[in-house]
Amino acid sequence: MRWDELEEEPCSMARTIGVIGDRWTLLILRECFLRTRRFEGFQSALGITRHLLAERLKKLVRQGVLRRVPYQEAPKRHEYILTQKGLDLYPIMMAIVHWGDTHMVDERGRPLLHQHRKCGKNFDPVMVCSECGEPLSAKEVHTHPGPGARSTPAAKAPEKAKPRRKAA
Amino acid sequence: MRWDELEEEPCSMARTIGVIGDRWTLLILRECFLRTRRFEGFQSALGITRHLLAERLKKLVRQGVLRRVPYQEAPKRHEYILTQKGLDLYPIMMAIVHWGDTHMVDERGRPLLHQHRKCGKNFDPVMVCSECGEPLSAKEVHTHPGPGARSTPAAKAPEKAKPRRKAA
DNA sequence: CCTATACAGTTCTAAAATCGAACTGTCAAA
DNA sequence: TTTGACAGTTCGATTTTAGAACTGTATAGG
Repeated sequence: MRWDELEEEPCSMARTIGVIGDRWTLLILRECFLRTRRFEGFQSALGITRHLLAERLKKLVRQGVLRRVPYQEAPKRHEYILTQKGLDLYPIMMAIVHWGDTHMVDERGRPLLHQHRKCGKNFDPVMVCSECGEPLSAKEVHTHPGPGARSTPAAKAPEKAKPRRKAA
Repeated sequence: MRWDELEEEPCSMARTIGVIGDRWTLLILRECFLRTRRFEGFQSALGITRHLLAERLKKLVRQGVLRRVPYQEAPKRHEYILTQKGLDLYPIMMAIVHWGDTHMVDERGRPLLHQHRKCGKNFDPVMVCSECGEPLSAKEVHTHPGPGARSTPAAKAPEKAKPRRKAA
């Protein structure tokens, strides 16, 4: 399976993973949310190779997650700014951070605290049901096929037979 | 930067990425939440190579995200079950799915709908502030260093000078 | 007894991605 | 004229991943 195949799977998760599902992309996005905007900023904050950074930024721009905005002429230079589509990744970032805060901290505690401007308090992100407002957990959720699902269940992976021996 | 270095960074996001931040791991976890438990199940659902699948499962077990539970003696066989730590990844999964539902669907609509058992309705996951219950967005959140932050700001990446020329 | 199948891996080689370091090009400041 | 900042590009070496076959245990069938 290649990266670009992921984006065509009938699964919102696979498609999203096709866009942001790798280590460097996620770290680049972290920097974006921490207000990094420029090539050198990303590079020195992350220690990513310049080659990969250029590639990942290009991809994020192509996907509409970042916008490449000129900030100076001569020499032409650009900043990378989160689009609305990019800003909408915020819940994913927060969910990732929160899991780390819960399960991956050492004895010293959290590296970063989050304060909600509206209420002024340090908070944790909580995921709730849009309909009733109750917090969600895996066991309380039932999934079923939507309109974009594959029509036949047998179509799951029929393109190719894959015999492990000599195919008789 | 190697994988295992990520887990020691003073950043909950980096640490989490060290555990789940790759394509196959995320897809394996998707299958876990869809109730897949066995090696062959993962392999045929995902088309991942058996080699990588074995490796990723081992890593997830080592990290405490999955538990390897025997389900038959002779020959010994095991199932891979989400631990509580693994179940706690649910908000991340839902956030990823929801972003895909919002930004990556084609004209046919969502591949999968989610129904909340408690209220019976199809829902979207919404991320709210644990303190005031309001929905969160990036601009309303202020971050500041917590107890586990690096003490000196200059410690960001001082271990090694990295001259791009001959270091004069 | 012999063969086929299910399952859960392991092993191997070729192909692809990443790393690390240097190089390019433009412009400003010293 | 030289140096440095910035935003990349290029290239050889290393690491990961893909793809396919192989191993080992056990059951079922003939």
